Amino acid sequence: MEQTATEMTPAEWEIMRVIWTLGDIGSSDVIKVMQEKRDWTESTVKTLLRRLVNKDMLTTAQAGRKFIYHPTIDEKTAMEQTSTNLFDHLCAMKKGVVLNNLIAETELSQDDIRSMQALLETKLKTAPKQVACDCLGSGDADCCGM
Amino acid sequence: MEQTATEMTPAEWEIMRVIWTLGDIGSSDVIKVMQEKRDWTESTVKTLLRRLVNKDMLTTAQAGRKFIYHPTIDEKTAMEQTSTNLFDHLCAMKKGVVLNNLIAETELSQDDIRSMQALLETKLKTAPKQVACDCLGSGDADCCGM
DNA sequence: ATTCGACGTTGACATTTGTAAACGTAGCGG
DNA sequence: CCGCTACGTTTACAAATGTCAACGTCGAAT
Repeated sequence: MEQTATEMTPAEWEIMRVIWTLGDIGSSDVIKVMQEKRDWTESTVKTLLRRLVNKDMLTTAQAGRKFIYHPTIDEKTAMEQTSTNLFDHLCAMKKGVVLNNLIAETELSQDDIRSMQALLETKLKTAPKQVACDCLGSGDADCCGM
Repeated sequence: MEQTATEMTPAEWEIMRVIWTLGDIGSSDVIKVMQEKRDWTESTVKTLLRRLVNKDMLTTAQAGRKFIYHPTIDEKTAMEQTSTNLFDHLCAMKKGVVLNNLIAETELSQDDIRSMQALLETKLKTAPKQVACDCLGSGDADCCGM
């Protein structure tokens, strides 16, 4: 039973980010951070932690009388699952443009860029002239008014 | 008052995709398509259309006794808003890796790829060695266990 | 041992979302 | 002219989400 990050709500994501960043951590610390960051009450954070445990996104380890929360999925994987999931619901024909847009507005390191360049070099060799639209089940190629 | 695609729910997105693809269209056609595609009832589709109109994502034009629905935002813009919104909530340091992943699994046309290559070429000139993590407000650079 | 506080547990409640039935009405076909 | 039908409008309702307050309890400090 793989847990998928796609079932996390936005509020839950914020909690996860804190835990991913700070590493295994007790509820009180999460609460502290969240109160500064979003000024949620203690209760709110506790509820979200509980729901994340129910969704198997976090496991708890008893440490004396408290819990230490531990992510069951790492941040990169979660991010990839979520972004992939989003793209899966976009018009295939327009994904390229959207990706271009993302690349343009995202700050990237030199290494990131070089990876992409290498990857694109390879992909270009087998790339189609055009990607067909898949908006409707029917493979109606030029349905979209691009 | 700009409408933002980010407030559309998944179900509403599906309706929008149909309308974007088929162009201005009456409810009966949307219903027909959705019944094949997702086997929603007539009522369900009508509810979603109404909600989209309330959210100003669609406008209606009276055509005799029916309505013709017209998107107030185009698909590409909506897709860009949504993907950008997602990325805005990811760890800055890891966005590059996630983007690489997306590029790898997305089918791209030759033109898409060439655009990216040109863009990356330019970005590389001013790219930083490394992108700092922004998970917590504090600019704690190497918080993430990458 | 008594009390106070830090923790986890329960219960709550307003909204939003997914899904849909029922209702009202203006034309169309007969 | 009349009922049927295609459309839009209302109402419904369970589940998911965002937000909290109140409660019970184990330990630590006094």
